[in-house]
Amino acid sequence: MSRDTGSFVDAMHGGRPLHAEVRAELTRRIDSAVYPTDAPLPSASALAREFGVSMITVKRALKDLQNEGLLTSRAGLGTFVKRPKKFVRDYNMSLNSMDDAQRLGFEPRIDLLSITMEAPADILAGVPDLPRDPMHCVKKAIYADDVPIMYDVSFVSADLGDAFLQLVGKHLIYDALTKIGVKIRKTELIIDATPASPETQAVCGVSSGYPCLLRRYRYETDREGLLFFGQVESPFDKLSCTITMES
Amino acid sequence: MSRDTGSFVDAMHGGRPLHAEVRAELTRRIDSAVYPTDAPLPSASALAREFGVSMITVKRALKDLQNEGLLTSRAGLGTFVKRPKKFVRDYNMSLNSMDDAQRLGFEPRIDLLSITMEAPADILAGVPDLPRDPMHCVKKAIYADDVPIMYDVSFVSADLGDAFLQLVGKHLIYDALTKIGVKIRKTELIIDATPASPETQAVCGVSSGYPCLLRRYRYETDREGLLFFGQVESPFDKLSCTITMES
DNA sequence: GAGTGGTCTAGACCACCCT
DNA sequence: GGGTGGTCTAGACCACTCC
Repeated sequence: MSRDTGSFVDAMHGGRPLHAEVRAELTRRIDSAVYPTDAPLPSASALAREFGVSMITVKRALKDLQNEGLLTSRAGLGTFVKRPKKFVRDYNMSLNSMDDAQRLGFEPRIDLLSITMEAPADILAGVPDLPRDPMHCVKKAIYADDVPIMYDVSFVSADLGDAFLQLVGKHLIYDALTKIGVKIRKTELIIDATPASPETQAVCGVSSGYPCLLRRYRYETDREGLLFFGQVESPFDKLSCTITMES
Repeated sequence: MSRDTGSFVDAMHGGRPLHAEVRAELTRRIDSAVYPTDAPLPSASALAREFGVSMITVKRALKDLQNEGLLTSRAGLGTFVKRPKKFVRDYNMSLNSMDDAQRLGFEPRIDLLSITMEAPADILAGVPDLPRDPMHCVKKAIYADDVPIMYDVSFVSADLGDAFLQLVGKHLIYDALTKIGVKIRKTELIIDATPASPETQAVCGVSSGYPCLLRRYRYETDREGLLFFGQVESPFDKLSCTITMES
């Protein structure tokens, strides 16, 4: 035991909450690799004994560290130090001829979740001026090295047939368009943070409130009447994006 | 009481956790304005009585809803429905001659927190290839309509004197540069989500784990050797940013 | 079967806010 | 003083995983 029980109790009385003290000590141990990456932490009850606090306080600290992206827990298995592995979405290259694998720095695997007719206004909450009539809606999960990193919902304005929708469902949009010889003329992005939606929670295995990067997009193409819009959500520790502007 | 006690207990036994049921019902009431904006919710003990669950379960649901940005609580006062008010940072205009008030759609008020010498590598965690030698570091809080919306840390490469650092501390960087006749030649951005840092928690009054938008920036100027870099953090419900690309 | 994390409860103390 | 949310505790049951 690296700190005696008394220090934690004393700390509570004069300052930060107990669970914050426990969290700080656990953070220190993770940063200094006392608990190495992918290794299981001692159990909650063992930590409670060690720190001289109740198990609930330890669990509160562990839960906060999960939301900070340092830990992940599985019932019946244990609590583990997360391996930090982050991908970058580079928008500077999004309009040139490189394929997505190169652009993203990894080979994505895409799971088509559904192709349905939905009213955008019902799905993309909080976005003003959306169509209230049903459109083709493609939902997919994107993986990198078998780790889920994006949950994507996209709407297609024109009916190019089921084969094209399947293509959209199995590729990133830029690739799908390239395959049918369509170019993107204009890209509008709104970038935002958000707590994980229920769908992202399910796809990416994160809990309610987990910080995620949200990108709402709108692609205009060089084919009359064909445009895409939608949104894609990524856990904060899985993806970031870069943009460069020169003047 | 809009649902009888039994329905919650039954729901627990056959599916979602109890606190998720409570959260869903509270969300419904907030969305349908049963609990209007800025109005206090019934107390945790009253809700516990109403739903027939323990107070801890209600508190767990309330805490989750705080992290989702729907509620805010103050000890001794109550729990309130948050007024949604969000600002947009438009990067498309960042290089033209409009002043920041117009660009942002609001008149910012800026609190200078500190001007110090710091090693960037010590402050901007997780960024590779940062100088390990101390540089001028300006920390500030930015408010819109008296609501804190950004916590900014910036480093200045050259020593232009204390008056200039004060200028940086009291204005957004673009404005500070304009005032001394310097133009930005190149802007590099990394946009990311993150749980609130301790500093952002303090400045913006959000709790640990609150989803925030993180923008790391690097500005090159037309004055030799003068560049800025740093990062700015905003609670997810206070700011988003937009970018448009044409090709 | 033993250990794990996830959940739930009852009961308690504190600091804070209002009147 | 009385109410509020924030915190902490002891104790319990469950589903899950591993042996």
